[in-house]
Amino acid sequence: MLRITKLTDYAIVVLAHLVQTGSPAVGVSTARALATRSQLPAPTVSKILKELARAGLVQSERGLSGGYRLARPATEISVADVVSAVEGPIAVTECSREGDSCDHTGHCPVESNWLKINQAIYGALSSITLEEMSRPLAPRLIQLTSKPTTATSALS
Amino acid sequence: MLRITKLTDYAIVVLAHLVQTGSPAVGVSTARALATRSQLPAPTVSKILKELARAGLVQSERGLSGGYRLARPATEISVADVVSAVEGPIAVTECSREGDSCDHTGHCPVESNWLKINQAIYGALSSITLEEMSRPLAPRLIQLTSKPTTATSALS
DNA sequence: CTAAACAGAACTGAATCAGTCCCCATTGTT
DNA sequence: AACAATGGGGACTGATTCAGTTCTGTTTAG
Repeated sequence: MLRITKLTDYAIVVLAHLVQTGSPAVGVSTARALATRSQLPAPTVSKILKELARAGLVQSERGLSGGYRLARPATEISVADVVSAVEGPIAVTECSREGDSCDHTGHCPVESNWLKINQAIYGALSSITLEEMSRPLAPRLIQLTSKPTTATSALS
Repeated sequence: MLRITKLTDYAIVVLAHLVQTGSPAVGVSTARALATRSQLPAPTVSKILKELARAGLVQSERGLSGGYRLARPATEISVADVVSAVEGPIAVTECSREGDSCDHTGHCPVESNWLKINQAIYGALSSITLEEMSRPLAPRLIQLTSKPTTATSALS
């Protein structure tokens, strides 16, 4: 289905809640509080926050009265960042990775083209910030269309 | 990893070979021939072609001297079409589907925003045709990265 | 009638996902 | 100094999905 994992989904939700609570970088929110607010199981939220912290998207305070805060303003965190943090580098196929080599290297007709797709998707995910995701309603509801016919004309 | 399945990957490869063999809509290629050319296991290629046929991307001739041909010109088949055919509708999250409803409908802060992401990705995949994928080398190596194709305009 | 091809479904081992649990380190409070 | 609440880092497990094979039809040229 070309889908992201639930964990990534949750990560976005949790981060969105984090945006709404502690605005810039002052107070921290505990994992438990975020779990309650987002109505997700506490251990899972905890796990996600750990991964986000390791990836540098959130900062953590340990000890009593500890918690998490965003490491950067919400406008500077993209969905691509979150996906990468939770799922690893964005690579639509095996071939899309840097040091790859499948058995077909050399005679595979699509070899170099997956990169294009990968970049297109990465670009799409990079263009959407956490701040946008946190807005309760999309400003105007997109008319992205289904227009596969954009590029590619002079050929047959 | 936000990745497509191997089957989809194979589907693109097989279709690319199909583009290169029978040009417009004349001769058919057998599943076995395509498997040989693409160096993929024959039963798997067969399975993929069946699914592509069911989705209407290729046409099949049955009986002896049967085979497959593209149902449309390669310029009119997008990568999004192939992904949809093999993996089902493109839905990055459960929430991205039409008649959805997760437990959080109503108080989920990102509820309406996944749609935006989904459309951005769909747009990216729709903008790349099978014809492009079949070209041995990408003409100019893309600077697609900062240009997410379609969606996402009015933002921060 | 037969051989070669597609059609459709069922089946299975392997991999990944989702979620939990446990034990350790840190730190404010008592 | 002891305690309790918090994050940190794994390990573990059931469920799901993937990838690939196999089997049994159906069609059709020779």
